[in-house]
Amino acid sequence: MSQRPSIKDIARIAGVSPSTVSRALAESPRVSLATRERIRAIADELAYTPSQAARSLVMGSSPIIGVISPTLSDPYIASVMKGLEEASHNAGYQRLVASTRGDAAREIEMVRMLLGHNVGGLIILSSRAQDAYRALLAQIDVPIVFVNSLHTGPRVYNVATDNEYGGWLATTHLLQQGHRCIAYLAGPNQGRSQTARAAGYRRALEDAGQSFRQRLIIPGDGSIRAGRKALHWWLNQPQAERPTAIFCYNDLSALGLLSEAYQQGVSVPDALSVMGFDNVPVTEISIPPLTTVEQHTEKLGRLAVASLLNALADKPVTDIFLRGDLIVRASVKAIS
Amino acid sequence: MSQRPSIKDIARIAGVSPSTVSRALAESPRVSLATRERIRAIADELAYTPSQAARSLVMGSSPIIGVISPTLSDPYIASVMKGLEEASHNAGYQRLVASTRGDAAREIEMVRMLLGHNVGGLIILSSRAQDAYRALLAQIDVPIVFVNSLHTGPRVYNVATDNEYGGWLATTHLLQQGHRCIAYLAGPNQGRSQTARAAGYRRALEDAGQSFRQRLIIPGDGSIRAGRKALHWWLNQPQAERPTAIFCYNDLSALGLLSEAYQQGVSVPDALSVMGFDNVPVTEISIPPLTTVEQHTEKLGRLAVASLLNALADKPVTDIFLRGDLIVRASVKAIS
DNA sequence: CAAGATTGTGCAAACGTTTGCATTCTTTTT
DNA sequence: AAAAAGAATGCAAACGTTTGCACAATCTTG
Repeated sequence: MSQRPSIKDIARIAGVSPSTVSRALAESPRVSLATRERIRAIADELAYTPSQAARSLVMGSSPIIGVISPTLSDPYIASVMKGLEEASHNAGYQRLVASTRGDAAREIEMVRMLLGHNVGGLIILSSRAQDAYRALLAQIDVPIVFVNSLHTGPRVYNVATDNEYGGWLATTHLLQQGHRCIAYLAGPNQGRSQTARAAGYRRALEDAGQSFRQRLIIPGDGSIRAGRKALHWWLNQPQAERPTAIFCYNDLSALGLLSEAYQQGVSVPDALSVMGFDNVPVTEISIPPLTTVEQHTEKLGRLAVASLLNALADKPVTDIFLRGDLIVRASVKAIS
Repeated sequence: MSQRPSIKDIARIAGVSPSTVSRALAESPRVSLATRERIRAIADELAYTPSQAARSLVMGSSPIIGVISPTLSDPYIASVMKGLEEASHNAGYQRLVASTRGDAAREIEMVRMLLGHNVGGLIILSSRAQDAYRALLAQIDVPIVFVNSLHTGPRVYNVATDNEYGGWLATTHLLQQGHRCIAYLAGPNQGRSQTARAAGYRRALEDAGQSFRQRLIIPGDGSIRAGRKALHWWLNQPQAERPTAIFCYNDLSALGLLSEAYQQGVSVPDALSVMGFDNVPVTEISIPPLTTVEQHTEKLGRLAVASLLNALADKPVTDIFLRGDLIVRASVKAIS
């Protein structure tokens, strides 16, 4: 009733040694089929669950993947998590999830803590960590997969959206729709994805023969509030210089922009076109439905797990870059 | 470089026994201040992290809270998770999170698996589990906190939104705004919160002297799609019998309804008033902004952890019921 | 100054597994 | 029929901690 049954209890009942039980439950061919089945029956009977602590202690690692993320409430993160959970569950792995609130120091602390739990590997989402941190990574002997962060090192792998391409794709779409004055609402400062999307935006402009204008970069941090503020930035631009379109770092800030536009009586897409990035689930219900770049977030999560498992199995692992797709909805209007 | 340092390594360097190291790091007054500091210095030097596996093995439990949730992508869940993470991190606990996809069998499987990890306690969100399951609960000797599920048993505690009250509050608001024909868009069938919100809806109607009409219950499951369908249900009602307001089980389906209404040219709130439940972050940016009942989700998460910790510390724990607040925005219109 | 109390430290067992090696028993081979 | 090989199982060590108990050294106390 109270104490969980151990391998010894099963051994006693079956009249064999603990080692035999261990081997039987591991389906080792070294133990006869008959005893194997008998032991399995007893184990089921007792509702035996192996002590992961003991197993982890002797094996030196546990069937747990450590996951580190800057936040848990962002829908983009939630979607990646969903992919992580699906793939890791199928592989018999659990996940220990830690949030850093964007604090690099805490990120290091979390890595330590997770290693203390003998995690088999680490998956780190949108790392904000600095160089000091790279030294630590070199010390770690479990494989690490970075999602949308781009790090290098021994046993360090990457799964990422090709953000530069995505930024280019979004901007190019706006150009093709006839927009000539396109602003970019930036994301969090140190983020790699932010830098890459901005670079894609710039390249698209230059491909089209336009020069990059710093004036058209609106500071932001990917939050709803940043989107709201961006609309006011737009309203404050002299009429003649107002961009006809804004490409937002992510959907969340694009949605904030949309909402504020509605409240301020600015019609989207008639007065202003808005482009997002991510294609999080809620974009489908925004008004107007948001044109955006699909980032295959769930897939990103599944692939991160797959890469980690391959690394654990000593299979070759290569960095993966996923290109997003344009999702055309109704927040961008063609102009002449 | 490769192998993590153990307590023995520290002992060797410090020239003391492993037991002393263990006690020193635990700040035991049984070891002199001098050695304590010396040992701590060496531990820092080596970047020592204790093996949770070993600790968990000998102590019989680990500083991990097992969390079970039907899904990870729902914003309501994400918000509860945020509260969980915050509170548990502050208390030095990690979280092992498992998702069930609403499958009761899998819920049991997950409980087993988490117990295998020696979790100190369990927090179970929106459990869909049945009676067969209650037998299992009685067997478990770690404390369990159910969030929005209502179970009873030894060492079983509840933290929940008072959904009946919330349903009553929402419906009463609609009645006060002059609505006389109010439909209810239901949530997932077996859910307790669904049942309770529906009961509150009914009580409010009866308080106002109206009779409950089964005809006005729209089947649903809390998804965006269910919201969309609900609008078509509404469109298909004979003009004279069309409800003037719909109270939705949750914000997600309310948002779906809003989106479909926009696409079908139905003006909210002019032609139809819509009420949500949860007050998830995105409701603030819906168009029109959604009137809803705030469910204090993050707080729910924090309180769940607090209850669990109290139970672990053998402090008295009582079930907690949180009443939501009405958030009046613009999706409900007064009619005469 | 002897006896007792106090302080600081070490020994060794225990937690529940896995696994290399040894052992026993049965079968095959020569 | 003896020797070798194979099959099934057991023994015991190891993983890295915590902790009750024993021990030694120092300090009080009468």
